Amino acid sequence: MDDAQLKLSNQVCFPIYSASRLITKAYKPYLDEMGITYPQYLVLMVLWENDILSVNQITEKLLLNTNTLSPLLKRMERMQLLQRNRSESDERSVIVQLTEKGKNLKDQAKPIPDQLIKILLTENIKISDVLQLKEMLNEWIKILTEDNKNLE
Amino acid sequence: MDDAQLKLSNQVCFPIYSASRLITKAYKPYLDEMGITYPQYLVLMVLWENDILSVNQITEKLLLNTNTLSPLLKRMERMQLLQRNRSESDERSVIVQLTEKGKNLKDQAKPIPDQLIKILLTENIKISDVLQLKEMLNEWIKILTEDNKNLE
DNA sequence: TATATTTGCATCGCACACGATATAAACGAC
DNA sequence: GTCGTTTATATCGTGTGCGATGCAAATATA
Repeated sequence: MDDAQLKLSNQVCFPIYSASRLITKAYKPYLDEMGITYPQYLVLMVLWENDILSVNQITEKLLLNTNTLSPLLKRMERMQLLQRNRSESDERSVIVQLTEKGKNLKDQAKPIPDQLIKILLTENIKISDVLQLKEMLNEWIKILTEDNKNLE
Repeated sequence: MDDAQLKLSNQVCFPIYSASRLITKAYKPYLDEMGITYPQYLVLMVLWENDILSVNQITEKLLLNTNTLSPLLKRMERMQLLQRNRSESDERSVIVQLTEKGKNLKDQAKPIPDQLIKILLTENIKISDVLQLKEMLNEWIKILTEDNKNLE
């Protein structure tokens, strides 16, 4: 394996790391208007799709652990965006559901994907390229989450 | 713009966010052996390439601000991986250079890119795909960092 | 040359991420 | 049914990221 190939991982992992931070920053002005952060926006999105979810179901959809989500959901409860209640059928589970305030943010958030796409689609980058990139990333996510399961 | 396109940003931004976290996690077992984190590894890499850099030069290479790098570099100084000294020609600048310990980690780090590439290259993902993805991400990084400059 | 502005770095506060650990409820094997 | 194990969530400590702000050195300007 030559030097170029040896450095390939650096050449792609660092751009993913940087792009991730910069894209989160690109969301910020829009999310600031709603008083939320990008991870909180992700939580809202899965709850807009599914009215009621357990904490565990949210961890599976966002690939985040409870030690990240528990405090995050608590903050969102303090902001009155959602409610957390113990499940009656299984006292270990916590059921999360949006408040009216949380539901209403959906309308305000509607233009955001369009704004972001305007930033990310350029003369050099077509929709087909973005779709291909999406496929690759999802393949990697599959590999990397399966790796984790093997370790457990 | 139809619904599919409206959701395109979500379909690509979230995978970038998740892949970034999972890739950092994939580095972890290798970096743990060296007692460093992924951002610290990035700092070491730019210092292995350039023996002496100011804090400002590191911020430009890693696209991180001083409010992130200052504490990070301080931790690395405590770990005796590098030294921080005020520049004599410009007292505002802080010059960063590796200690022997920091330089010696380069050998230990050599196998890491190979290990990562083994994880990321599959039957579905070829080197040419990875290179194309790299180009797209760098294009976005260019756009998103230029956006920032315009705002300032 | 005195003053205003810019530059380079640092500190503070807050919000993630995540490994390690704790705890209570549910489940399983006997 | 009792006890060990698993499951769902939470807490703690550490390390980023980053907006806001502070400060001193360097530079620009009147």
